[in-house]
Amino acid sequence: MKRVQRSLQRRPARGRGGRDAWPLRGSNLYLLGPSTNGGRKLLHREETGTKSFENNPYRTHTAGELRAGDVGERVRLAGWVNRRRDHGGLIFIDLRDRWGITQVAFRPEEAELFGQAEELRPEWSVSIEGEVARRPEGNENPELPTGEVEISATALSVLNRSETPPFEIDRERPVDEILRLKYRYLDLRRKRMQENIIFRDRVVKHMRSYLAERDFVEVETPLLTASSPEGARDYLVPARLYPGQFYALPQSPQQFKQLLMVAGFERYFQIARALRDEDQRGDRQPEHTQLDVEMSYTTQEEVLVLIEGLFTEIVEGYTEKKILHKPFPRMTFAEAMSRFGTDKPDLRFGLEIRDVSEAVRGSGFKVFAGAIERGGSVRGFAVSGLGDLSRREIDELTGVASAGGARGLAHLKVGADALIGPIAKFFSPEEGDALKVALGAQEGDYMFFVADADAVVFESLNRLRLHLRDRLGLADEGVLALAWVTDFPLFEWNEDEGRIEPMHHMFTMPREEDLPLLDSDPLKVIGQLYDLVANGTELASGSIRIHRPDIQQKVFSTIGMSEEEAQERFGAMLTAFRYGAPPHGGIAPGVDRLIMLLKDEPNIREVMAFPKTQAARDEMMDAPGPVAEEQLKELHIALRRPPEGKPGSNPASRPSEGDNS
RNA sequence: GGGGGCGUAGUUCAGUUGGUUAGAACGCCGGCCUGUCACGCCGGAGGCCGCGGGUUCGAGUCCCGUCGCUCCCGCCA
Repeated sequence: MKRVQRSLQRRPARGRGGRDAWPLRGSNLYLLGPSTNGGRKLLHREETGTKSFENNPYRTHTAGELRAGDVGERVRLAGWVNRRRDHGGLIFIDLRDRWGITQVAFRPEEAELFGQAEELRPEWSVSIEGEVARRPEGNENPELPTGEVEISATALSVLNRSETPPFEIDRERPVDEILRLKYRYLDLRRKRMQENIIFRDRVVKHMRSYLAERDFVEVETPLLTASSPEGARDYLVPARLYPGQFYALPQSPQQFKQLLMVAGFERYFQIARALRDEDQRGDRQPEHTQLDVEMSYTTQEEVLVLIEGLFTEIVEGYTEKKILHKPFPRMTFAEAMSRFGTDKPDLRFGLEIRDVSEAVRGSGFKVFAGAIERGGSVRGFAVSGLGDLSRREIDELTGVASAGGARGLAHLKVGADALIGPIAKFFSPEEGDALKVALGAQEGDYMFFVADADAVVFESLNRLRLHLRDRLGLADEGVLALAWVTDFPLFEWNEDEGRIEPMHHMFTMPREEDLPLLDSDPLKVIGQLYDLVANGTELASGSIRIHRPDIQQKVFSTIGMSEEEAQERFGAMLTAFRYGAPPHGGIAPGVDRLIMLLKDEPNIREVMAFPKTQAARDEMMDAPGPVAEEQLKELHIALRRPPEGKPGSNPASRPSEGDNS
């Protein structure tokens, strides 16, 4: 459903008295402000908006709205010179603003104006007055929504010249990342970024209105809060008034949103920033945004239905993408693992994993039999369309699988009357048939197997599956396979530290029927946990929370946390739960990842206005950087070692300063 | 912390087996051009070949180190 956006405050022209371009009738620069804007509505990008800027000295219309029906009107447009085409006796300017591009024509009859136009260069900020004219027959530009008309210029005001930009704004070509980030305000002028950021705004607005219609309350929670030792590394902020102590920036508003349930708001949401001091990835930044949602007296079913409705509206209302299955399929964690080897499966294609342990248990192939004996399994899938793989290609696929921990990748090709491959000799005709049946393999298919501990088998086959997806082009980009994965184990075994820890977080409610297992076999306990996945990406994660102190206590003791420690770390929440905390639960969809997925962007930077580099630097603001000794002193901080580098220690960003190592 | 790729004009890139004057396109500057819309044509400027060291008669090219960007693993919802 496409919805008309609520009125958005038009940014007022700043009061720069003497610099206004035109002494126009009705123009009153000084009165312009939020209170005087006429409730202009900004519509969905494909729509053109209303046609008046009352009392605006710079423009009467946007550069995206003029049509043949406006011919004859005297208008004024403001924006940037996108391109200039100078024919000597006739000059065309493409004027660009946020809403579009309109061609302006300058004719030599007005010599002074024409001379001005000859000076114009890309990215100059201008205001142009003229008459809307129909373009001569045959000169319409069907590429532009405004292509039937042009502005026959009568006046030009250069508001600000521009230096030659470090890269071309109006050209879709790759530019060095550091240059883009250093001049982010120019990068953001480009069409792709404008579209992404505005699209993001639309989606977030829709989230807000969707939840508002359902009586959710938007509440802000603190950025300065307490460090949470679990999970990711915190960003810390020294506390001036408490020498040696620190605030932490929130990894998520988790505890606050639960406390808001105790507080009785019943339905809460927030477009919340989450900060984590961990290494970057293509889909990870130090700060990201999530739609944080929490409800009281709710159930898993209610949360799923709520979010499914929201995502369906977003995808169908704002994109051309098709949702593969409605309602979204649901599968348990166990099912997702056994069918796809991952808890975030890409459901757009097959290559489903099958367990063939039984079929090969007695075979003479020691690698298979041995893995089963050691408590592991043999699993695999069949692939069509690979033709005949060279040795090198097999090695490549083996490399993919071994990245998941597998020590090898067994393969068999299904021939006309026998299996082909180095390990074919180990299997009797009956065993071979059983394998083909188990994997549903046809003649000409390859069958791939990994034999190892289950975790290794799953991880390796998952990687292989995704690799083949990309290699064979199995997944349709125009399709979103949204699905729910539920029933995650409450705990997982941490191999490194040799202890049990929560899969999600320690406030997750076990399934009622599993409560007895908390004592006997905690790793078997299933939590009321759920993830929303799409095309192999996790889009949201949530749970029903524990609201009873006795269960909470049991969970703490299961993970080996003493009562004292729990009290120390979660005292406020545990105390709060003693005051009639309602059953509650929620979810937190990641906004950046959603936008990436909907816009087919390969990197999270493309959907954020001001992202950081992979090394977590802000190239534009030159952060982080050292601070004055005075500031450190106030914060009671003495550095263990002198700061490395200076602001701009990155030579690429400060070429004039050269190397300062 | 580890691994891969990359770093040459403002930008995107090419650059042979190590060879003498480092190229192209776009952009920029100047000139011409009245229907272009990636306008066209003519001319021009523009290079610490990321930085440091080494091998060599000679290094953009080979070697070592270093810095930066990026992708991946670890880490991280």
